[in-house]
Amino acid sequence: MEYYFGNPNPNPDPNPYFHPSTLLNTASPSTEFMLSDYLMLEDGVEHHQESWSQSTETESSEKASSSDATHGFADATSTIVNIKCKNNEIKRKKEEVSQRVTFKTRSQLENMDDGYKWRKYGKKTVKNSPNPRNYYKCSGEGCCVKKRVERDRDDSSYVLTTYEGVHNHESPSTSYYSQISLVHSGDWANSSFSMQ
DNA sequence: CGGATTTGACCCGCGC
DNA sequence: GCGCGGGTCAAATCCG
Repeated sequence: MEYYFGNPNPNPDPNPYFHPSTLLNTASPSTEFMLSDYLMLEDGVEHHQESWSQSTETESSEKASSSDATHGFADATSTIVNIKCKNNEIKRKKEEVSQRVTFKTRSQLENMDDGYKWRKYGKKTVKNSPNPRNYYKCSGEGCCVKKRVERDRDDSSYVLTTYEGVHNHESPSTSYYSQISLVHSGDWANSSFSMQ
């Protein structure tokens, strides 16, 4: 299993213990740039700090990205949330999401173990894609982090995982990640992780 | 038997 | 206003 990402920093923190989902385990604003540093777009072009802040500034950028099927990684920072009213009527409201990160992962497994416990709550077929999209919620108490998992429509050997929200708890199996080692090829933009 | 998964129905936003 | 597509709900079903 390999994690591909771009990293524009020529002198990255050589911390070998890392997993994409752990990036979301903090609400610190300073980590936003770090998050974006690890994003990799479908076309292979790295979109780091600039593209991240761009997508958070205006809603028009969200519309542009969501309507452009070839650039799904320039992801939106707003989402629809359900609000239950007194009469049990459920209203939906668009809310800003503080953290949303999409990872492109080469893996045969769609539902890889990222240390958190997820409960599947939906599955949808996606237009123009032969592969279904699965929806998961974190099972942690009071934790409303969600993730979407789908196979790349162009290359089904890749899995697209979108994490949304910030965990309000530690990973149930933090120690598990001590086994993840970083495989550094010398080119950070094309480095990969492997699970051991 | 309880928790997880499946899956059809439903809701809402958006474009036409 | 209508249809489409994405996201969520919840009852039914599965499984350990």
